[in-house]
Amino acid sequence: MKVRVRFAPSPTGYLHIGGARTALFNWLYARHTGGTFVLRIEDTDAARNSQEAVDVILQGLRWLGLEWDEGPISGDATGSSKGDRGPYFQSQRRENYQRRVEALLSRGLAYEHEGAIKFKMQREAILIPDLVVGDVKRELTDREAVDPDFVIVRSDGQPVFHFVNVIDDLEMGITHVIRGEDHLSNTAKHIALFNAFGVKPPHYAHIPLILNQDGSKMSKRDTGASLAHYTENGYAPEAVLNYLCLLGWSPKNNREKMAMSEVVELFDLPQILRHNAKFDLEKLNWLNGEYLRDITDDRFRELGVHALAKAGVDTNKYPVDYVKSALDTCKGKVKTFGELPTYAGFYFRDEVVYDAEAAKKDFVPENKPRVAKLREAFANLGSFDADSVGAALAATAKELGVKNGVLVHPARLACTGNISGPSLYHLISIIGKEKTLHRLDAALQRMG
RNA sequence: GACCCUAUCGUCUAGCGGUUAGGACACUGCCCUUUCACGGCAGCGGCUCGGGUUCGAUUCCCGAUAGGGUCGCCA
Repeated sequence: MKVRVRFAPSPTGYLHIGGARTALFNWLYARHTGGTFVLRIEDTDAARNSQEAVDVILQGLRWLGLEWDEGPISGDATGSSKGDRGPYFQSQRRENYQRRVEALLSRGLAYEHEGAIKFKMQREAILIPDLVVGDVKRELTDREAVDPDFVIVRSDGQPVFHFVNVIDDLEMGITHVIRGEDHLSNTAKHIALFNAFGVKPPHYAHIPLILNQDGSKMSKRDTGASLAHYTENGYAPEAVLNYLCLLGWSPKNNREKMAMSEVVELFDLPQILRHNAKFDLEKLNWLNGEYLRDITDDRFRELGVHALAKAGVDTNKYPVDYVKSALDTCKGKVKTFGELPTYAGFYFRDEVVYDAEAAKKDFVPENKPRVAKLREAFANLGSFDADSVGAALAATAKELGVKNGVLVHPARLACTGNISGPSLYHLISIIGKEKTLHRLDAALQRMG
């Protein structure tokens, strides 16, 4: 039987990072088994539904590269879709639910109660076979012991999640339900529903949750909980995806950075971890840096310009070649594009903003004659390429009887305002002689 | 309150009865170097506790504790 999995988010206006990982695991399993990855939108809660909210999910998945084989093409619930088991929006599947409710009603498996319709739940414990957790025997809670039946259709006629979710999985032929562990306890209800329809329940695989660094649940207000945080702060999708793979799953051979094709090959349900994982932004940043080092120069420039623009740094005022060269000196240096405005801002500003502490240390009278000498050397330079600049600095240092670093530090501070940054020789060569001399002069003035 | 899941360095993890408990991020030191980053080397740091089972438990069982989840006319 061909594997059919699904990611069934509800359009809440953002894509939770945990949801993104659930989608990823489903996608991986589909690709690993040659199965089908279905995207279904659970928009039963009309109150907080909008096409924009659906688009957020669609865009997020596309950004990650998690293409679905069946599902909506746009956020329009009435729009077209791909796949022959649609509609893929629950809001368009009302008749199905209605028919199923009636079937239950007519067979006495459900009954009306205060305007709502309740499902007659069995009173015994239910065994939940789970591919990740193992067999789980779900006993009734004290409340359920009093009344195990649950509402499947509200008094306003709206069917509830537990019901529509099962009906859709059933009708869409879903073979494996891979979802967050927060659904584990309720799976008993789902299994009972499948049984009521005389259908064998799908295989279940409940994956652990992603928690905050302090162990609390990641909620919308936590920074980093939304995928948008990564799309907007210049992360590379492949890095985010790679990091997500490593939360709750392991290739078991000490690999960290791996291509998706490799993960697809290795990924399987039984080896998914059973305990929750805390989200470690530092490690994601590291991985992102690894990917940023490998992406093409063009892509780096593209993302870099975007990140700078977002920070209010308009690169359009500068020649294309200048921007290109400037960004090239940053590649392999920054871990995330969020660092770029600070790292490379000096390229795109007239005034240099000095790091106060460094200025105190480097802009001292003792350095004045040295920097003055360096300025002179630069001024006399015919060719202003990086090699010439470096040679001039080295020659000056030698003449002065000091190590290169003695000149490098104040020069860097003068030209960039920072104590670290791109290769000094290259950056000086890029901003050009005029600006360099100007900045050295400004620094000289501050040395007393 | 009841039910369910979980428990290896700070974090992500390898381990599946006998290991000097391995790797990665972070952190510290050194080397390389025009700064930083990268890279290289070294270091710091862990099996929640208590009972069993066993010749022997991080590993198996039970309990406790802790964390997470669920018990809705939310999804």
